Amino acid sequence: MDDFDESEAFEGAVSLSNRAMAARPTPYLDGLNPAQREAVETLDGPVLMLAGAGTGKTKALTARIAHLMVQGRARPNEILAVTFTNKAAREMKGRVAALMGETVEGMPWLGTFHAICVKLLRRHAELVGLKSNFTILDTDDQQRLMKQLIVAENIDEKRWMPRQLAGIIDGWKNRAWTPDKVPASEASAFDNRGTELYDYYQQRLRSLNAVDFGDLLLHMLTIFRTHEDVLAQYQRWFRYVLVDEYQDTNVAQYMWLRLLAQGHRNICCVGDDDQSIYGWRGAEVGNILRFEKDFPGARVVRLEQNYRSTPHILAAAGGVIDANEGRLGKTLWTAEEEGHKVRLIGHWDGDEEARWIGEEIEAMGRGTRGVRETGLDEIAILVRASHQMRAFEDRFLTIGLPYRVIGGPRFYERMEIRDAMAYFRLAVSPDDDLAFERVVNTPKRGLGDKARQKIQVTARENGASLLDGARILLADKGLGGKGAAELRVLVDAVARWAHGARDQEQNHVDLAEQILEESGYTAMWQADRTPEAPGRLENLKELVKALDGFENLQGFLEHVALIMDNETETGGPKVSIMTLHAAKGLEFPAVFLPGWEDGLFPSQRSMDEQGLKGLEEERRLAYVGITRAEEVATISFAANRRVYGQWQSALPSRFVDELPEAHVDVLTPPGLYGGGYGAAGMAASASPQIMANQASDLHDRASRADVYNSPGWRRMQSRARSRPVSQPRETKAMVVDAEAVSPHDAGDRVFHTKFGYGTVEGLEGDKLEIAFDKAGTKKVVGRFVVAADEAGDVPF
DNA sequence: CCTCATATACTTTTT
DNA sequence: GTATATGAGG
Repeated sequence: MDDFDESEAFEGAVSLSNRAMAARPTPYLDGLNPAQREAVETLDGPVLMLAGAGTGKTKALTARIAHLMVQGRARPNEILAVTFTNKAAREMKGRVAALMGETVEGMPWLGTFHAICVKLLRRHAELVGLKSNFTILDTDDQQRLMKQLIVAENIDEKRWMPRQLAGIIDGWKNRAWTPDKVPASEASAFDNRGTELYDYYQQRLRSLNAVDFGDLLLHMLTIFRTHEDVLAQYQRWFRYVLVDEYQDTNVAQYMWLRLLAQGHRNICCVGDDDQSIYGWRGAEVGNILRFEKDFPGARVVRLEQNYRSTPHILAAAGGVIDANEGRLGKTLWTAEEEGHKVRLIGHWDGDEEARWIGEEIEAMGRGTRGVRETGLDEIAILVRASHQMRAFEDRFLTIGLPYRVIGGPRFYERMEIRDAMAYFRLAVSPDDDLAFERVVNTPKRGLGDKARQKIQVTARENGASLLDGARILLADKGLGGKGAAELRVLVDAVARWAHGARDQEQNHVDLAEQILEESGYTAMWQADRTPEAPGRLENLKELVKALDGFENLQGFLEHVALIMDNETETGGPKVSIMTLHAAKGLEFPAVFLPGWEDGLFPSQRSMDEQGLKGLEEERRLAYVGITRAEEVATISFAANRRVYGQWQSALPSRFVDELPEAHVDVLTPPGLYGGGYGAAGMAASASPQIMANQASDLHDRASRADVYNSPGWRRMQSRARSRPVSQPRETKAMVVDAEAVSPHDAGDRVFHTKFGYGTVEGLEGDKLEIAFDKAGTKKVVGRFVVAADEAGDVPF
């Protein structure tokens, strides 16, 4: 517990004047531009660093930290530096260490809001009725708790209620509302019982000695507000406060910061209002817009020189974001002069879009795109919603293009990992009722609802934990049959494990293995014949391996509660596929931005629910997307897309119209989109060779395709608007049919995108009966199939 | 108590 | 189109 070492430092704080203040070299200032330098050297008073995308904000932030230390303004442990993600915190730590050399010990107060709050709350837990060893619930635990509450309160209704309630309560916590502070205007929430349930939920958490993520901040806020002495202590201790990604702070975080910085006002917030994309989870752009009012006399420094992207990319991004109102205003510029324009292309449908991008990536890899040879690691596809990834995964799998999906379910969120962790939790703290509940019947022990209810009742009657409740129930012979015997085994096993966990001699990795073995959990997955079972066993092995790096199980659990990331990078270079949200903070030489269609992006839901506010956030998302690109950005849209299994046609995104014409290359030949479907069909069915030749001659095509923003373009849009939904699909089929794809006969070896390789068994009109090697015998429309030996390069 | 069929509903995501 | 939850039936 390094935080308790720190507490000594609190008492023994050395006065700064005693320390040598001799001038020390400041090499970290050398590489800074004037704006960065100003942001670094303005140490006193509030500073707002408005750092546009790619303007070297982390550089400035880390240099500032180094400067504070070198100038003797603060020791490493007197600087509070908050980030949102562990990744950002890690990077900053690494960079500060690099700047300062190895002589400086780590910065204990550089971390995420949550990690820092955990440290603080462990010290002061009793002030909010918790014990300092409280557990931190994640979303899953949280929702199961909600569900219990809802059942207990007899609110049935729809089944997403737990999630909804969790969402509402989270929202309140983000706004720093404790149950008694929830305003009357919110009373209607959850059938007028929202506040009441919130209160129950908090009581329940307290009785479990647990907190959720929102509580970490909220409890600290409560402590600061009710215990002036505690607040004063930290106000004195944290001489300088730095905040990264300030535009993402919610109200609770903002208040927390303001309380801590109130005294000396040495607070430096870094952010970019144009990159605020987390409004939906409570972030308040208002925090950054209001900064100068909140901290009068604040110095505002704008970092506008961009070191990442070409001028065209910056101009295109700028053109889009310009349409937003209420910005603080920044104009990115670069010293670079060369570069590609942002490329824009329309496609027939989502599949064609994926196919085109796949080919484009392959061509880039060969350097045949008028672009330098681009490796797969340098390419990213950024989508608005994760379901869009699927089309790319499907396509890349069939053409054998290596890719990696970033984001998605994280390692520690997987079911098997969470189950295993629950067992570990039980070993470390046998009273952890949530953990007990999770694993009591996993693997199946014949302990169903009834048995679990009995355990619950017994536990409650005796004021004991569930585990003890189970013990009592067994002793009273209140349970019979198979379940009783199994429960006996489990209860005894937990006792054994708990003993092992307390035993200093016992190796915790061995213990973990023993737990998984004796609980029957490993056996459960070994017996499982579903395709994901081997992967899950693999993950369990990974988990046990990860334990190696920790002192004991307790330490590991503590770590995992807050650090939910998953950095298992293996294999060669891969194209990255991720959401726009996940891409924030990253950069790639080549970026593809597919799916720029109204309704998808900007998302219809966002606009419906949030109105103009929602649209502006979507626009910022577009801005974030474009500014991820260093050299080439390619925006695309499709006229037709399958949404929830239903074909839908869509218009190009309004953001497409906002791209400044002068910085855009329109790759779509005249008439491809909306004008004549034939062109699309032809392109789709043309041989790969022809496609590649056509496309590789970008300039030629672009100059011919000067339709962007022309009357024709607009006309195409309005025509697209009136087009019946079903029409395009038929047209495509007709065109492709007319192309007369090579016919297959019985006995032919063929390839199908979805079913793989197979042999034709018979013909039936335009359908083929095919015995697939893997997928069994199926009837398939002939044009969805190609001869097996062509399968490598036919675009399907 | 478990398995299967049916219904229903779907952004974005860190801690 | 898919995941998930609920209900009926084994």
